[in-house]
Amino acid sequence: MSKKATIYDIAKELKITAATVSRALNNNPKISEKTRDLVLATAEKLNYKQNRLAVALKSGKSNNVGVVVPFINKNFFASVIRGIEEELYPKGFHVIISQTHEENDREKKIIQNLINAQVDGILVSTSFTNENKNQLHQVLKKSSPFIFFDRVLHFDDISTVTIDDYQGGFDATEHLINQGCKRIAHFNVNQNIELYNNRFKGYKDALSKHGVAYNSDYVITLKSDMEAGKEAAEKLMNLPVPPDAIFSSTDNGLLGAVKYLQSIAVKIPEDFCVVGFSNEPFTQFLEPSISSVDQSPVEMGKMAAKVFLEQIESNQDVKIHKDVVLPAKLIIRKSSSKHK
Amino acid sequence: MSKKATIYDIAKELKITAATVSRALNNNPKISEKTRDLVLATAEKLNYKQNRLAVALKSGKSNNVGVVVPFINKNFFASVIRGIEEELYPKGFHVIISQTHEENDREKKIIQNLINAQVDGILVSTSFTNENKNQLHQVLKKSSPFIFFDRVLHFDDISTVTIDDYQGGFDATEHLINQGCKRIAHFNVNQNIELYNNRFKGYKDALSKHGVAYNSDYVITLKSDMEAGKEAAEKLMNLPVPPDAIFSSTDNGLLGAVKYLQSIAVKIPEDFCVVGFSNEPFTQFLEPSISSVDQSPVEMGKMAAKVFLEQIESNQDVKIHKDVVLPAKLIIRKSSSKHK
DNA sequence: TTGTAAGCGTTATCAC
DNA sequence: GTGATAACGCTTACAA
Repeated sequence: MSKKATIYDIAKELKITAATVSRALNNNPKISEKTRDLVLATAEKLNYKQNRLAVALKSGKSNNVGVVVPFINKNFFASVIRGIEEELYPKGFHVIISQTHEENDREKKIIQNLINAQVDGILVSTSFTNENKNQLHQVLKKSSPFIFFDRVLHFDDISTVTIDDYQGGFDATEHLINQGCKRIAHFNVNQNIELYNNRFKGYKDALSKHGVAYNSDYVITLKSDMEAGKEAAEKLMNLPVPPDAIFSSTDNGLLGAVKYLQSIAVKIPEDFCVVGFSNEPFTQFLEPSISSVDQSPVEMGKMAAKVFLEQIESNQDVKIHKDVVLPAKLIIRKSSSKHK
Repeated sequence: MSKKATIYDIAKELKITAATVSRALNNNPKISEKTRDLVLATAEKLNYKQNRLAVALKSGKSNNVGVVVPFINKNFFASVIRGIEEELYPKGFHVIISQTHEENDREKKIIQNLINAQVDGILVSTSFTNENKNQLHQVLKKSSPFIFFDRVLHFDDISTVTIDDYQGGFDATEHLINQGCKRIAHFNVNQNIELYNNRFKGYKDALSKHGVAYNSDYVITLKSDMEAGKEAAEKLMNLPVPPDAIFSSTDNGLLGAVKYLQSIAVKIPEDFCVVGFSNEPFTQFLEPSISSVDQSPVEMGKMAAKVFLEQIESNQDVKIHKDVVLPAKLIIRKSSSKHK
């Protein structure tokens, strides 16, 4: 009772061999009904539990997958992880999570650690940018299946799962134009991160499609937090010709802007429309509620998990490379509803 | 290059034995400088990575800990996990997360799975209640260190980490009384869950301390969501003598109530004060911002991790049982600030 | 200081 | 249908 029971304990009890016990436990067809039942009964009696570590070592499959994100307590990442876990748990996988704190050294170390732990795959939303992506690639050579989601980098042999950031940016901007906004500003985060750049491109293309002039004074690069959003909004409103709308690549930055606009009595949406990105929970509770582009994080997690599963279920030799792009859904709320 | 290198590969390369390689890699003092350097160099050259699975099997320690929560994409749980991960990662532990969906069968199965995976410990915010706690205890007998946090059950041999829910309920209620509220309602969630019951007790004791009559019409048990909160508020406001404040055990329930009150033009905080619980991110962004009791989720996670570490670092024989109670911090915002 | 050999708990490949 | 044995990759007495 003190030590955990092994198949040897069962074998000894029944005066048979461990191999037979193993077969019985694994529903191997080459075994008699009688011994199977006997084994199962004794296993129960001894409170036997399979040691998955031993199985893992023997088989080379740990049934663990690593998930690497900047911080897990951000709604988006937490939701992606929820999706991953829900897809993988029924297949017998456990999800190991780690946080990079957006530090590249840490991210490399974490990935190396996961590889050492023999995880069967690694899903990452990376903090690396195109400028330093090669650093990361070193760690990845010949490792277990690797998949990027959301914040991705492109390598020939690595699949990615993203949402259509370009379309999201386009739709949001076009929607603002349709509301009659003439001078639409944009909050960007980092030019070197593909996803933000795609949103930015969508913004520019929507402007150009509708013949709205692009004004670089209206594009501000800022951190994704309230304080930065306030400052950025203040700067915009002090321009000779201030904008009449903002499409922000983040909800948090936009939140600061909204608070600032309200503080100087700018009426939203009557005088000024805004659309954010991420559909953070708070956007729907604010007054006015904030339009935002939804990223379907749970679905993204599930999709990333599915791509991983496909990869390991396929023949080893066939290298599956896949870039899945999920739709971005513009959620229109009061903050950008001038009419009606 | 195709297969992963093992210590045997290094040994063969250097014409020494695997044991020596192992010693060199582990900084065993009984080894010559020369061979150590040689081993390290060849390890590097062959791109050797330690197989932690093998170490785990040998040592009986997997360096994994399981964390079990209802859903990971709730801000509270995500933040607790963040704390756990940050405390444990530097010590070489990986965090495996799983979600119970608040289903008891699933929770049992998950815990059993984690035990099979030989995790070194399990940290759980349980969905079991006192009524069915024995079901769970069966699974726990003689398993690895086990720790409850937030939603806990009490067993002689299991440590717990919670916040002072009683004090939180007390402080929130007393604060409302001090604001001049005379008829304070309460939103409860489930009588059988200790933590909600403690908040409720705090509420009652604060009333009684200040000589405010307890009125059972003002206490409503409801699910923790907006819709339920709206209905509950409507019910309250239709009483012959409606309340003039609510202390809610959840922010989400309270949110619905606030929206309802605003819809019938009740002024908060002038005519009606509210205080919630959990300090969800949205509470500070609403207009008016919502007072709430903060649960320090990240600290709770760190503390749970620390209790776990203590437990495994102590001698096996000494069973440490500890019930850590962290302070609950009332955050006062506009929703309950009548004066000034 | 280094080598030998056993063992962690399984499963798979042979035999019989 | 069952038993013996080797192997997964590593650590650790015990010898030398």
